[in-house]
Amino acid sequence: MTGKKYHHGDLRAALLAAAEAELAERGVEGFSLRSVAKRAGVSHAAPAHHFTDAGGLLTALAAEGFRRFLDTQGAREAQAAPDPRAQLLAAGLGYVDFALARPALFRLMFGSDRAEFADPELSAASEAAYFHLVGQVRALGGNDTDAAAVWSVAHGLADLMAAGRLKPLQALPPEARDAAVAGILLRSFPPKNG
Amino acid sequence: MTGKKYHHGDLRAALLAAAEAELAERGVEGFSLRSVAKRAGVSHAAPAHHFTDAGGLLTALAAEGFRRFLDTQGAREAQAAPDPRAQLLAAGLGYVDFALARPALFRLMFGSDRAEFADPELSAASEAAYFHLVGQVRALGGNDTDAAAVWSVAHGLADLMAAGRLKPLQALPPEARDAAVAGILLRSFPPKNG
DNA sequence: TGTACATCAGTGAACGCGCGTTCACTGATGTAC
DNA sequence: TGTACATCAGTGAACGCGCGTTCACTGATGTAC
Repeated sequence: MTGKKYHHGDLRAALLAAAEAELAERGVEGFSLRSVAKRAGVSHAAPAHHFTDAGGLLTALAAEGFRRFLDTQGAREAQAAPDPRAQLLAAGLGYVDFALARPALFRLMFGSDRAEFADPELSAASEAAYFHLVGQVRALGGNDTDAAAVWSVAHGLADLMAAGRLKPLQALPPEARDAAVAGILLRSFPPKNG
Repeated sequence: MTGKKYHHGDLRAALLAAAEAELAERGVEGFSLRSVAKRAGVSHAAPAHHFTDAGGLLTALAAEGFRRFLDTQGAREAQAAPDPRAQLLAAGLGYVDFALARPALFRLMFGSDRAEFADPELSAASEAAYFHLVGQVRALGGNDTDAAAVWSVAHGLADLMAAGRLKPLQALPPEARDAAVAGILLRSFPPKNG
């Protein structure tokens, strides 16, 4: 921070960060462009130079969310054994990590109509996440139903935990929680071949 | 309908119905008390006699939602074999039925902060749904982890399908869809005893 | 190196809108006698 | 059965608020010469 300058430097990125913070504090429902601008320390008319409206900002934020979503899975994958089974399991744990770390963003990505999924950037980011999962399931010899099964458990766990509805699971210490989540995920994996 | 009367008769129920329709049309995010009143054909100040505010109306609607949620599961259970395994499977199918039939209400119940879960009526209705599931899992010899596993798949399937993200599954004709959903649900069931 | 000018990011006042809330009211219903 | 009155559901005008949007502006940056 170099103090107050008339030109911000990277207002677009600052607005995205402010939008995420607003989302976390007030939820998708209370989100407004004016309060995002205020949080970013900028006049309420400034965002118009970077986003056409609140929907555009939320769409960009959701797209960034999907990219970070993949990053979070990647972080788990990097620590796991290289075989396809361990990699898919790691991705599932990363799926849950992300939802717990950024529940409001997760909800924007999966449970809101305010982001415009027809937007090319967002649909590309969202599809990349989907294809990553499908690719991993295929590597395990699974088909589309297997992919739907794995996605559903991971998503259900993530969504319920992000909403605080699986308290007993969340109350566990991190390693025990990971173990329980892993056990639940594994049930839906495609049957072992060989 | 007996035409326009000054006193409505059952405005409370009419407001709940209007609120559900508004929810379906405009989403949780665009929901307002004034438009609910308008839809119910009543002045915008009338709801105050029945609900303290929009949150109160949404809370009552969510509670009613949880009761209908159990009814939907019950409808499936009534058509299934009486053994615990078939009953739990039926409940899972009903879970998905409900989310597909009333996606906006489902989202209010599971993905929104606008309903007040501290409300005794809502928390009772929500816990009844939870205990129903846990009871079924116990009847199958399952423990808390088994319940979390079953709940997660059912919820993940329901949430993703309600959001239109499992299009291939939804594109199937009803019986094939049920079979696919059942196959996915069964993976997370507690292991057969005996 | 210095000046002139085009470009563009950000400002702040103004607007109209839908919202929730309040309030004095009015019409209908039920009950006491 | 009939009248008086209390109760309460619903009305509609008024209010203040935060919102998104518009617009003439101003300050900073970069580029041409």
